Amino acid sequence: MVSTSRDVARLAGVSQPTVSRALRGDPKVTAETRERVAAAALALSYVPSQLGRSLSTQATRRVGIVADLSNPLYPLIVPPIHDALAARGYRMVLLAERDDDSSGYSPLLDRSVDGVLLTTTRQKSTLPFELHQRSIPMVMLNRIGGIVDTDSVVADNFDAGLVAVKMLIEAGHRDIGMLAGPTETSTSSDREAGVREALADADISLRQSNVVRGWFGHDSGDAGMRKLMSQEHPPRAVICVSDSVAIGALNAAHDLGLRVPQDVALVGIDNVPTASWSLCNLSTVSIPLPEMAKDAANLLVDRMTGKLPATPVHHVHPVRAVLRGTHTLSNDT
Amino acid sequence: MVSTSRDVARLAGVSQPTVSRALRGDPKVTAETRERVAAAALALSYVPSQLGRSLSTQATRRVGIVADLSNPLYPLIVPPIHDALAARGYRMVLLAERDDDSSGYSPLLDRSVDGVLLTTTRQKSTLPFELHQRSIPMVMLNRIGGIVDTDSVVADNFDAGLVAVKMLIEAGHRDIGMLAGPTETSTSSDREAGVREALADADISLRQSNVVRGWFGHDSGDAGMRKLMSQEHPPRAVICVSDSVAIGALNAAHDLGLRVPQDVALVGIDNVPTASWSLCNLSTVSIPLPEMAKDAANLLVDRMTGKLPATPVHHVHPVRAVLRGTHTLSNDT
DNA sequence: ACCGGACATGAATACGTATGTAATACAATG
DNA sequence: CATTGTATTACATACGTATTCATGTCCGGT
Repeated sequence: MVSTSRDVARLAGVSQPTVSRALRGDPKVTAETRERVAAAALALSYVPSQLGRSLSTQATRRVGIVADLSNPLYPLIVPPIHDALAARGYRMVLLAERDDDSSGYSPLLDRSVDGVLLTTTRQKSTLPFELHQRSIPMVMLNRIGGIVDTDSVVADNFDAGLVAVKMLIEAGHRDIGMLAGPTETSTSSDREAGVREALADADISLRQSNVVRGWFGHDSGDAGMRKLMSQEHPPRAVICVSDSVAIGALNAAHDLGLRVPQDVALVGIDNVPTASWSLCNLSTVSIPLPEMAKDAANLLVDRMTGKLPATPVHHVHPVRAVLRGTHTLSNDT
Repeated sequence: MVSTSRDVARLAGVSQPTVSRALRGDPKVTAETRERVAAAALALSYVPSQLGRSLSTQATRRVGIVADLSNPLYPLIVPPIHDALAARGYRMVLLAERDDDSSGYSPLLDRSVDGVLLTTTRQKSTLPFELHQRSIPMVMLNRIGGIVDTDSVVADNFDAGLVAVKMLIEAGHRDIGMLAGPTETSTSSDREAGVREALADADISLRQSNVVRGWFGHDSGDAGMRKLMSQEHPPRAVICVSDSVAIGALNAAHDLGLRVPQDVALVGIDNVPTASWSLCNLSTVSIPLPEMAKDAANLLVDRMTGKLPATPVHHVHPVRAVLRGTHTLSNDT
């Protein structure tokens, strides 16, 4: 039913190794032989087994991606990774985020991938250590964490916090609240640190009651906004840890009959496509995720092919303000 | 650096096959031996090579997913597939949609997956035939197409078209336009056929100028809506081939200063999460994509494990109207 | 005490490909 | 014509695991 290189060899009247060499374009094979082999392969619709090939070469040309499938940013990250890897001859194996039960990560450790791209590392994760122990190349994208120091590609999340605050202050806001994210991720805690520093620099105090902590998603923003706005003196401006949270907050505001930005201003971080919809028109801080994803994929391939120095490489991508309609009354920006 | 079953065998003082048996829980191994092997494996932090295992068993326990990464529905489909497969001991390999250059699909044909889940099949695609030729199990999800008859899981897209029209007619609309999708996909053409039949049944004519054809995405809805509305007598209601198109249209309407549904009504198809946002509040027809995805994944595993009859199985999932705020003035539904 | 059987383990081999080495054929050179 | 070198192909083997078969051991029954 399925044909092997041996079948092709028999049909072409050559040996199995010759088939291997001929199909891989080895110059040591006569053009005439190569043609005969190619014809036989075509006749049997032969496709080399990746399994046999991988076992023999000790390389799979496959990369594992650890991603949180429920993360709204994930559709932004995956396509660039896929394309960048494909362009360099690698394939992508997607793994869902799981708790730190290391047995769940066995697909990454059983030699079925040549390298790993981590997109949702928590600070306390042990996975990076296990990969390091087996000297499996890895790159951390977006978030960093774990014990070992490895290649990473992140945005300047601290600066993102600074920029978000600056946008609001320049629009005249001083009564500011925050829909914060989980402290166990570097993205969230770095952004929050930036926000707090910028507020402190401007002598603006951030009341504890004006900080609601949640996750990165839409629901979290919706619920957090309702909680913030139910206070006696709700803040007049809210910085959100992500665009998804901001858009959730935007919907909550709409439900509550609050006008944005007249009644309450909103600023997100990420600049996802949805933020640019005229229905949202969300002022935000751009995180260049597709570029970062591409960068990380190429970095990983470079690392796997030994094109990098032994010491880890760290790329920090710059962020920038995206001024739209939710942070200020004046449209003169 | 990396340890093999032979290394474990040497350390435990047994043979390599015994290691294989012991770690796989073969009852023919003494408890005492099993423990000695387990201890040795732990000491060497041994993880069995999936490569060697697959080559020996002639099974990878991996499934390939062919998906269009730019399709907005894709984030709805992938997580349920992943989880359903994981629950039955399979992993997921994601492949980007490519043109029908069959060489691009070699990852599906080179024995590196046990089965394939097709989510973006075009009518003319040759991939199903090639898979069939190699007797690689496959299931078509959402869309169907290709020459061969195989297992499939789809929604009742024709009925979705009927339901969408019925919603508008019951709200009193008779001046109806359509943002249609590509004719080369079964989802789009079935929905369109349903719409046309329902309109004909109600003696409503669909003017050619009131049909704008595009793709499934947001941009397509935005552009199509602008084109529709720029006519001298634009339709008072628009049926969109997908929610993404409808939401693009919604944004265009917002930009054009048109009120929805007072100036123009909109109905989508899919019921994506975004449609339920209060900013959108989109009336639509629910396509149970997550359930379909789970169904398809389980169907594929059943097929791979020989639990299905030889004849192809076809599942058609029902659709239902989701009445929200964009199809009618009255909120009494 | 001998034999048969149950059981645990080792030896051999298969899976499909790639590669290093040996062998063959042929051409060129003295 | 013999010899050396080169080009081409065949042979043997490695990769890591699972499985079939053969071997050996221990036990109980007669």
